[in-house]
Amino acid sequence: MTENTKQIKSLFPDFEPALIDAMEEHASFRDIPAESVVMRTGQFIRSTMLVIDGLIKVYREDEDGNEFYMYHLGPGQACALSMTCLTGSQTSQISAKTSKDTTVLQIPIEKMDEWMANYKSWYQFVIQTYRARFDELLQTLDSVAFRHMDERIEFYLKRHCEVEGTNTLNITHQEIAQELNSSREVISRLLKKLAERGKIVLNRHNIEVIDL
Amino acid sequence: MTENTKQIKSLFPDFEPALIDAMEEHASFRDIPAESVVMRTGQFIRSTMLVIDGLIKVYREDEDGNEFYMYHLGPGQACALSMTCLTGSQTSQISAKTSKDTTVLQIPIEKMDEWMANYKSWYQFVIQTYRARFDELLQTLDSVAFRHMDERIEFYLKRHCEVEGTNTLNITHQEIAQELNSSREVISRLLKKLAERGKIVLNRHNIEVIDL
DNA sequence: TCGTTTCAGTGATTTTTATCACCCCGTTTG
DNA sequence: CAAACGGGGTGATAAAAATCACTGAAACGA
Repeated sequence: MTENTKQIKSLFPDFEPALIDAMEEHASFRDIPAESVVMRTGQFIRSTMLVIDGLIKVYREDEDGNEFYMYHLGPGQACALSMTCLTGSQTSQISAKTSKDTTVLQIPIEKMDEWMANYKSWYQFVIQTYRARFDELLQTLDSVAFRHMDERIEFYLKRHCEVEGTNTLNITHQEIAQELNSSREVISRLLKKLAERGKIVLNRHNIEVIDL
Repeated sequence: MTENTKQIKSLFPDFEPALIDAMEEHASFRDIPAESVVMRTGQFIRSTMLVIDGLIKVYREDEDGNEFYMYHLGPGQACALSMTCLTGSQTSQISAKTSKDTTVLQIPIEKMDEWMANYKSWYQFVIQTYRARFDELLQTLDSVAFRHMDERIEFYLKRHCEVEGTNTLNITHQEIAQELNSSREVISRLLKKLAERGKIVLNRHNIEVIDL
């Protein structure tokens, strides 16, 4: 068993052996440095990507270049949108960027249909991925639709801690403002209030989450 | 050929004959009066529904009972979420209500997997449905994330005109406020501004859209 | 080491949105 | 017919968020 096979098996324990064989043959690993844009709105989708290691941030961009954070993809996860392009002629409606150095497994879009039909475990994975992304998007929608900025910041911090597996976030106020489509001053002031209430501790270049 | 078969064929021209036969056998038509709640957050999903005639409004509800409009399902469309419940044990994350008297074709959730595997046209329909709903949700997200209330109202009116196939919307300010999670006064004032700019005409109980 | 840049704090002001209070006007209902 | 009710208009005020202008402190490159 190759090193690659082992890695796939441990991240995707439900994949059947024949599927893993097919992956060995047709999919390719790719290392991507942190902060690389891996997908941009309007770009054609030619392959789907499973995250093996690292972290990918998925966000929406408007015409003026504003960004809006949607969700993260961690190891074992995949982008749902790249799986719904039957023909490969559709363009992406979202943008994505690596948050860390990341390794992905790239699968040519032509294999999608074939594998869906032939490998039950792949079919289940795709359906489950759809649902998971949709649910996450609904969470994001909720926070922006129903909540004020202070609560949205808390939600944002909570999510980031979960996804990065740490309570110390290395992130600037400016970045948060950008991802929530707000302004730095607003974020700074609200973070200060959170700090006053003992929920976080503010340091230069990082935020310690105490209790949210 | 039965009347039902004809109707399915005309709305879903890509469905293969064998699939339509299977539908005749296992799916059932159901008439639902206007303003009925057909799905509620937290409810178990036991069937998926294709809209044959009428209109269904899909929205998100928060803990306090606030609503937030997501999109409409018209004839030939289906809810994506109800298609991703592999086991039938998952609960709905959204709510849905008929906007008009509506006829749906109900498909037992157990048939989903079987048909996905056996009928290519069903598989394609599901994938395409998934993508369409995701895209619409992204549109909704955009407007709330990037736009002010005046633009959001315009977007809301535009969408409603498209989906209802008319330029005269029978809708109260209160309803718009609810669907955009705002308040009646705010909506009234902004609508007035739109009317002053000649984009709409306000009448009691309806809004005529002139140019958006 | 010095200038420059990046990050963050903060006051002042404006814009946007929400909330409150109360109005009028049709329609429905008893 | 009178009262009750729902839809809608509007002023005053408050709260939330955005914008502007400026500050200082750390970090960094030359």
